[in-house]
Amino acid sequence: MTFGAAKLSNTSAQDPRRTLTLRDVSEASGVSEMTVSRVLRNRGDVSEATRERVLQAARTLGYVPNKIAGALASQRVNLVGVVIPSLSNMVFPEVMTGISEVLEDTGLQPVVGVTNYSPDREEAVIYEMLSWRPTGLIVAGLEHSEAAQAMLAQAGVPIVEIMDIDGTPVDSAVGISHRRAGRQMAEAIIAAGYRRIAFLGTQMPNDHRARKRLEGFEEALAKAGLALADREFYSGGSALLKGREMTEAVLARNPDVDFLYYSNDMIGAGGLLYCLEKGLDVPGKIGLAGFNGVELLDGLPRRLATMDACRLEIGRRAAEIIAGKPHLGVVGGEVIELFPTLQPGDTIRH
Amino acid sequence: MTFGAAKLSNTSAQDPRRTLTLRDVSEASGVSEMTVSRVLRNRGDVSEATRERVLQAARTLGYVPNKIAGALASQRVNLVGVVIPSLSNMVFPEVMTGISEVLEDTGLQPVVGVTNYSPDREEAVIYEMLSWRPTGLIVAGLEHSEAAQAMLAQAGVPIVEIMDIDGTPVDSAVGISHRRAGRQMAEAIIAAGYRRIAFLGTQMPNDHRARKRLEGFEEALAKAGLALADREFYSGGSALLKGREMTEAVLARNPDVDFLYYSNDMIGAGGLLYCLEKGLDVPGKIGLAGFNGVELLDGLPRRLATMDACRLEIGRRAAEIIAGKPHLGVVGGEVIELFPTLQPGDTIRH
DNA sequence: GTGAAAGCGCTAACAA
DNA sequence: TTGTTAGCGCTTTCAC
Repeated sequence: MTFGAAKLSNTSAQDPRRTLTLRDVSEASGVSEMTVSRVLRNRGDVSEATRERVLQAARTLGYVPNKIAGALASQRVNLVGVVIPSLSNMVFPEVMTGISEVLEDTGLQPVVGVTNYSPDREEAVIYEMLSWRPTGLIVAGLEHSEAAQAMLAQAGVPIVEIMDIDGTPVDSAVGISHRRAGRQMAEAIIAAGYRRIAFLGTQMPNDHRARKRLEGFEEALAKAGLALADREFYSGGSALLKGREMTEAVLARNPDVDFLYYSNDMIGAGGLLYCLEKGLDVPGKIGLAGFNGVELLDGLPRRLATMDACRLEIGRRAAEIIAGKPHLGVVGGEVIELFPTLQPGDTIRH
Repeated sequence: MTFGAAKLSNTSAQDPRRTLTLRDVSEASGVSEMTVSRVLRNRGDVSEATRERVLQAARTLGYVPNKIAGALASQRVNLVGVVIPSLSNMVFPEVMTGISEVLEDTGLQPVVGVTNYSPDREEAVIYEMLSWRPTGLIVAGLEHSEAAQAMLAQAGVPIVEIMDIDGTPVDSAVGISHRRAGRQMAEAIIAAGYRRIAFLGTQMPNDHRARKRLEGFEEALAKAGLALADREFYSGGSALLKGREMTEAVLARNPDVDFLYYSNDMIGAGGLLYCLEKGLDVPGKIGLAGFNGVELLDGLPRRLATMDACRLEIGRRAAEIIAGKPHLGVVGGEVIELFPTLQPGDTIRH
């Protein structure tokens, strides 16, 4: 079978159901495939006349270019993989917003993969994404399975690990120090005069950022000669409701606790609602603080103390790193540390 | 240049930075590319001995297959596009969970695209997705630009429009009738004896589902000889806070209103918190209801009346349709209507 | 059980 | 400005 014959077997007469190819547009417009390709990509000089003819034909046929073939031929893929643990809490959607904002004008498209805080899922998602040879990869966190670590290191494209900078990135990193964030909150709490402090958080061994915040928090307590008065963990279910339940449990067990430090704003909000309902004196008798600075807090009866995790900015900076590295590949990664601001709100006395 | 020479120019000695190919694994293991490919895909019979050698070589090199080339050659792509308007509210993440659950065991991977309720963005995202020739496409809503509609109809892969069934799908659809949902809520409110009813919602001309709920709601009011006593819209910002503000505005303008119907649970929750703070008699003097059945409501001081939008189930069924259609292509679409349950909670009197 | 050849639909590079 | 040629890295098909 000759080349020509093979190509001929590809005409639209053969199978009306198959998707259109460049060749169909070429035949319909009477212009070579190459020129059609040029028109459709706005590349190179094409006369206005041919340009019009081609666009007309493409539009009439309803042609949608095959990016698979294009990517293989050009060795370029306009995709940026984003690997995150969850969409359910409010934090990652905002990171995505930052990423999308920056990528919007670059022709790059974010592609999201969710790991549910499972290292195995993460490994699988990273493998899957790299197999599409994206322009870059944004991955939440610095902790990965050994195999995942190896794949990232070998990938040959910019990798940006986000959210956290307490550790060693494979390539670039953009985030905050959660250990420091925990420390700062503890210092603020201690400075406000609270002494019998409890921690309430998620039971997620793979949420390394929450873990680091707690470590930093306890570190600062220890430095002041204090230790956690109590700790309570949960997993699954409505965070707001869990916040209530945990708070109730801690206060029942330990009525003289004077501060509740929550690993995130959602359970903190639940705790706050509970305390207000019980008529507790907040922040006089008992103080509360969360983490993330989620928008939701604006609508609560009282402003929960929190720390802004710089989510939007993290997304933006990460995307900028990917978008800004044409094909350098070799350049060493950069580490960008952002600094969250402590928002004392109305639940820490001053 | 001969074919052989061309291939030789591709050896790893050439450029240590380029990503690995099948050929590298072939050379490292001393087995033909074809057999390597078979091993890596678990296809066809391969002797245990060669199998081991190949896997060993692949692992050592850190080879990640190039799916672009694979997809082009096999005309198969294990991707399912999911086009949704937003990640910020709680509704779409749950749909994604349903989709992921079902696709997990099928080898198919969801790829998310976000439109921010913009028809133009939607058109662009659909175009982009189709250009990767996915196995199927899941799109939120039945309303699309003419061009988008045409692309979907031409796509040649199963298309599932989700969330809504009040309209004509391009192919398949899974969702609820928002018009009916609005009607049902109105009927329940009227039956409970409320008469001076206000609507509070988002100002989003492209949120067709919210619009349809309101239409159904007003339709049922009209049938009972009633009309909306007031209406208030917002856009942007913290939904919880907006819910408060809108509620305050409505009550200031119209103190004798006895029911507040919100277009979503988040603003409804804000309104509920406001009413409780003001010491209003809920549900005696004033009733409230939202829409969606979000988990967050579980943690509120009182249960807001709502309607479950069947989000998880919608995601599951949509994914099943895609996963269940091998390559039929031609078969007509199916329409699956789900029926939300009204949860009266504690904010409608009975 | 294994390998060789052909080509998926596009684009880079060069020729005209 | 336009066209021709040679692949991109894999899988299909068929031969051994």
